[in-house]
Amino acid sequence: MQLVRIYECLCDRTRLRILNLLGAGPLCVCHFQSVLREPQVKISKHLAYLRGRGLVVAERRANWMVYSLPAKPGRALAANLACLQDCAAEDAAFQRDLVRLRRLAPQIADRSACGCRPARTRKVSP
Amino acid sequence: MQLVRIYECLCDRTRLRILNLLGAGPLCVCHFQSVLREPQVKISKHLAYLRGRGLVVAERRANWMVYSLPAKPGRALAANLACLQDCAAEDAAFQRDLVRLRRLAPQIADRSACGCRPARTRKVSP
DNA sequence: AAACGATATTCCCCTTGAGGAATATGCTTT
DNA sequence: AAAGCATATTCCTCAAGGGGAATATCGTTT
Repeated sequence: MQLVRIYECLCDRTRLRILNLLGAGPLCVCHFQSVLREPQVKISKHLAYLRGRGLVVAERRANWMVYSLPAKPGRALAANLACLQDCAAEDAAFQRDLVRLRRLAPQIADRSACGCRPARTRKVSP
Repeated sequence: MQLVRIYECLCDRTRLRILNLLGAGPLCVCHFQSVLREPQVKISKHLAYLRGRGLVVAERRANWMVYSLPAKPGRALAANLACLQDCAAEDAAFQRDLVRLRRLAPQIADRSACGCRPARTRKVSP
């Protein structure tokens, strides 16, 4: 019954917002901080929680940690993430987050860096 | 964000099993007790929890309380119940419950009574 | 190597909720 | 009205987890 484990991840507002944003692609912690407007500890702890249960994977990029949804999620997880996307589509709060994300990080498309400090991240080794 | 409220209902194993059974139709408390093999307090409290959040509705039938899924659930709830059905279909534990339910209560189809004590419930006023 | 920036972890307090024993409630039968 | 059955509620204890301040970690810059 790992289903329960999944639902436990989904029963917190902040985590739902995080997952909603990740539906648009990988993001680093500073993105979450500015889009969600929540303190760093809070974001970081919720990401650790999600990571510990496999709802999210993390990868280091120099100083930054880039989080994303798992590449090949299990069926139960995939189904629930899809369901969440559905529900989020009709919820103003979730949509506001997405709008703010697009404004703050239009460069997300190029996956090469987190984009928080473009001038510096260019130095990351290829 | 009533979505969180829904997920809070889904992050307990017993409640998931209850909702799974209700997917097959209305049931009374004694059904849950014998199918899930859990003590009465536990069942009753989880039903109260679900009821308090609108995941379930209840109706008195003489001595018995008959629980069922809401007739017209909101979109978010409907989506998640459907998702749960999907996930439960591949889970042995959920399926075992359904098998046990069919064995213990083949009379569920006639909605007239809970069926636990057919001889007595016949006296319920029309 | 020292300073710095981004993120993680620890410690503390507080609320929620799960489990169970005992008890209460509501209907029904006699 | 008294007894009986199905179900709900109360009281208690305990563990999980959220929020925040302070601090630690890890990679980078100078």
